Amino acid sequence: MTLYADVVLPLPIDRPYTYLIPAELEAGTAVGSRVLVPLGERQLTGFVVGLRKSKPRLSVNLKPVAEVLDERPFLTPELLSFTRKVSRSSFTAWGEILQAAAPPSLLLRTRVAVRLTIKGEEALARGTLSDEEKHVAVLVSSRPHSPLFLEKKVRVKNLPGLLARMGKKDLIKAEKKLKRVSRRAQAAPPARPAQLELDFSLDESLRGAAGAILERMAKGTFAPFLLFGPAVRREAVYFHLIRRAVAQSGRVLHLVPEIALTQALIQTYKKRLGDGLAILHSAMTERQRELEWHKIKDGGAAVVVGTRSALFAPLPDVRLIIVDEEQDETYSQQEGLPFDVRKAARIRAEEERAVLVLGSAAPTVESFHSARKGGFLVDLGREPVGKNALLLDFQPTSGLIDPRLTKAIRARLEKGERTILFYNRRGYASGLVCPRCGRVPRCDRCDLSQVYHNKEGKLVCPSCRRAVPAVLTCTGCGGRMAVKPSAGIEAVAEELKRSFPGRRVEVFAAGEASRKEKKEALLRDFERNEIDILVGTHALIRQSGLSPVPLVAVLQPEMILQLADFRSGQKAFQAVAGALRFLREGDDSRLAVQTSAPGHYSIREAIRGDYRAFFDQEIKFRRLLDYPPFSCLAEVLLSGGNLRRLAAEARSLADKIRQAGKTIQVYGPALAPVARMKELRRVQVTLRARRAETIVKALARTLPGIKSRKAVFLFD
DNA sequence: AGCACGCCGACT
DNA sequence: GTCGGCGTGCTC
Repeated sequence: MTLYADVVLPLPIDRPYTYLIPAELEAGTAVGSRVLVPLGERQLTGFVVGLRKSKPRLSVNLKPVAEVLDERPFLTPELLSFTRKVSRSSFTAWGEILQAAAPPSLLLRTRVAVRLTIKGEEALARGTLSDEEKHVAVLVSSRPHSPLFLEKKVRVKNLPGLLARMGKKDLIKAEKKLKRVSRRAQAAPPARPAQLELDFSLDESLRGAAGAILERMAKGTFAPFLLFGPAVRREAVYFHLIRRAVAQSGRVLHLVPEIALTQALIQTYKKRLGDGLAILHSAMTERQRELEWHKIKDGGAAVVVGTRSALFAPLPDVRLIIVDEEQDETYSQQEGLPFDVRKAARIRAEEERAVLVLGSAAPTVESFHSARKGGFLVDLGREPVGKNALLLDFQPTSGLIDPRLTKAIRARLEKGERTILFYNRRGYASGLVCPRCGRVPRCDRCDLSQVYHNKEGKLVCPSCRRAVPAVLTCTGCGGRMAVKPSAGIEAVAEELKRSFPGRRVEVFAAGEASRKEKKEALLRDFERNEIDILVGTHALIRQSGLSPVPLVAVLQPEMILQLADFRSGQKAFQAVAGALRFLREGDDSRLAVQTSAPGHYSIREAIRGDYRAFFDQEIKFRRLLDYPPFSCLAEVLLSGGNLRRLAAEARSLADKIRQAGKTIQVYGPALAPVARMKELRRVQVTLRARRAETIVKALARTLPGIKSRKAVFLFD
């Protein structure tokens, strides 16, 4: 009897395709295996999600599986079920989620290489080709190239069309080659995590906090926790929990927002766990990722530390999942796959019957609320910080820096001490403006007003970060462009240089000019005491490895409150609270906050270091305006090249949901806050309902009809 | 996602 | 008339 396999492919097609399994492959095919299958003209790697004995009712002829790539299933039933649920909840095709779960080198697919034919060579020599054809012919004359490579080199509107035409004329030939990866080494010695004698001591109060979590871990059922407290205490608890988990030969998944911020923790883990530690993050090479992946799958890792995608690590016997710094934005949104790591981690923990621990000193309002309500908040207490704060009520008019702050910096400099300042606006000024016609230069790809960088004479797009030379003559009326008075970080730095001549002031900002080496040089110089004052944007907050200084200043954090985002209060709080990490311990240390909104609770409580007080205010505001966690908000983001089509689709989506009834409020469609990103137009529809489930159901019904790229961000 | 097909305006 | 742009639909 013939056997059939339901195969999910790593494409935005959210249903399995059925292939017949040749008799000789039958024994080796299992649910969870990778298979090489034909799809149209190409071959690619899919995942077997089901086996069946009967043919599905289909008019098409089924194609056979070309090859089974695994001897034992690549994905466990738990991982299959987990990824399917993540796919459902994030409205992303299952295959795309599965793709994220596998090292790229283990997903084979045919690659096309374009080669010049004899006829093409002759035509090139005779010069009978059109300019475009010639360009392609020249490029592939030395050796074959992929269409992707040609796309970058040849500036034609429709390259695939051009290639097809050239193919028809026999000028070029497209060859398909299967990119092979060396077959995996046979039966690696069943690695065992070393018998670990972890010695993590814990003081009495933390022991109590850890006790509740340990109790649930012992039960072997799912339980969530929110570990609320400073990083040092959280880590002490993590170590303690890990020791227990490992002692019971369980394994631990520890997610962090960014691997660079975690070096100290990784070193500690390495010391204690040695080979039993595996690391996964996107900056690793394919080969490194593959090696770590195999080690994890073979049971050689007791603990996996990694970023977002590490959540899909094929770790067996997961007993504990930690999501540290749970408030971090990299968890909720990202260019790649739009899924919420906290929610996905919960799903995996449920699936594996593991304990989930979210950790933060300043959690999201939603997490704190639900933890308190659900009785799974574990409070580790807080470090007293407020007493050393300096609040400067300041309106930037002529200058950008309050004289009192200048004085404080001077006092430190005289003692040979350094200062770190945060100011979250890049560039020299917010931009250029023509005083005559009011024209503001905009990025021609993203349509956002560009930030002016005085030093380099460049205009930079705040979204795509593309820099173009600044034209100081108005393109509209020919008038002379003026610098808009509202200032960016470069202006702050210049004012500091004027105030402290002879001192070294440096700017640390993300993007354009600051390449990796430059950043590292900057941080190194700072460590060597060669920089007196370091001014950074939000990008610096995410940087690690700076030794704390006695004076840290945050300038105008209230700018964040202007954001059209219901979380702006929380973001402002985090901007101030995050700066504390750079403050040296000690009585003479100061956190200075210069703000024109000193009375706003986000800023006031952040200065006092009182998250609970902030939360009490913020939750009132959320309740009053019916924002999450009191309602569920969803942002549906559609993107594509054609704004008209996008708008039409967004409108039809909005209409369909409106028609479904009044339980969901529909706002929009409207242009997304970043309306253009790298040639992609972005339109969004915002939904609000009492319960998340209502929105999820409505979207599950309506979203499959939308052809554009879509991403859903759910807040509840 | 790729890729083929089929429809329209505009140039050899 | 063909070329070349673009929207539509399909892939087991």
